[in-house]
Amino acid sequence: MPELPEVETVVRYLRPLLIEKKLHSVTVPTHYQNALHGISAEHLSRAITNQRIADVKRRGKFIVLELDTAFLCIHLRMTGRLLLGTLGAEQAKHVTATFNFCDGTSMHFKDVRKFGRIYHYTDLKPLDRKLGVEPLSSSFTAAQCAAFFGNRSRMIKPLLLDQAFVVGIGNIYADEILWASQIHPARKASTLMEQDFKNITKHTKKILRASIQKNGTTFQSFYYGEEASGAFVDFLQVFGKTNSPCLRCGTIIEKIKLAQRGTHICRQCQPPPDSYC
DNA sequence: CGCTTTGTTGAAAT
DNA sequence: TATTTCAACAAAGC
Repeated sequence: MPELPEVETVVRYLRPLLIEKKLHSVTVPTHYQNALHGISAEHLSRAITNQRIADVKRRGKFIVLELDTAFLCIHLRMTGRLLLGTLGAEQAKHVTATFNFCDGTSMHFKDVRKFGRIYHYTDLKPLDRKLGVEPLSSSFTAAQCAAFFGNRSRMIKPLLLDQAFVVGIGNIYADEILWASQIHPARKASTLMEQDFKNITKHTKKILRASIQKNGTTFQSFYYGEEASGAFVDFLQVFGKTNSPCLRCGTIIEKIKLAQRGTHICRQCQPPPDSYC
C-alpha cells in the first residue's frame, strides 16, 4: 500500500530513467477508461504527444511527471505499479494504461485492484487545493499541528490520514506514528497537549525518513521497478504485529477497528481516551 | 461469501 | 454554515 515513503521510492527510481524522455502516446484498453480522471484516452494521448519529461516529483502520494507544458499525475492507490520495458503475457495482466515514448520504449501502469488514477493538469493548483503540508518540509511543525488539531473534535488517527492537513500518511504510518508518540488513535485531537504535537511531528519525520532510506514498506504488494521490494517492513513496531508483544513494554498488541480502518495499538503505551476524562 | 484495502464523494448528522 | 461522520464505491484476492 503505497504511502509517502513508497511513492518517494518509486519517484527516485523513475526519475533518472524518465527524465528527458519524450512521450509519444498513451494507450488505454477500452474497459479501463476510468483509470483516467476526467479525460478521454484520445484527448490525453494528443495532449502529451511530443511532450518531454522535464522532471519526476512527488506531491503527497501523487507521482508528478512534469512535462514541457503540463503535468501528468499518477496516484497508485492500493496496488498501482509503474513498469518499464516490454512485459510478458503474465506481467501484462491488469495493465490499465501504457505510455509510449518516442524512443520506442514504454512504461506500463499495472493495477490489480484498478483503484489507481491518472490525472492531466495544466498546473498543480488542483492538487495543492486539496492537499495539505508536506510532513518532511520545514512548515510541518508542532505549532502548525496545534493550530490545526487544537480545536478539532475528530479522533487523531482519521485526522492524520486526512490529506487536507498533512499529506502522505496512510494506515501503516499512522499506526506507527501514534505508537511512537504513545497516543491512542481514538484520542480527540483537541485533548492533545503541546508535547503530543511535538512527538507527532518528530516521529512522523523520523519514521518517514527511515522508511525512505529502506525503500519503503513492502507489506503485501509494494514493489518498485521489476521486483524490488522495500525493507522497512522489518522495522515496523506495531502495524501487522497483532498478538505480538509490544516492543516497548511487552503488552500484547491488539488490532481494533477505528473509523472503518484496521488499527494496531498497545493498550499500555497508548492509554485509551476515557483515562483522560 | 464476507472481509480487507485507499481515497473520494455526497448525504446525513451534529 | 461549517464541521464531522457515515456509507457507498471503485475491484479483486484470500
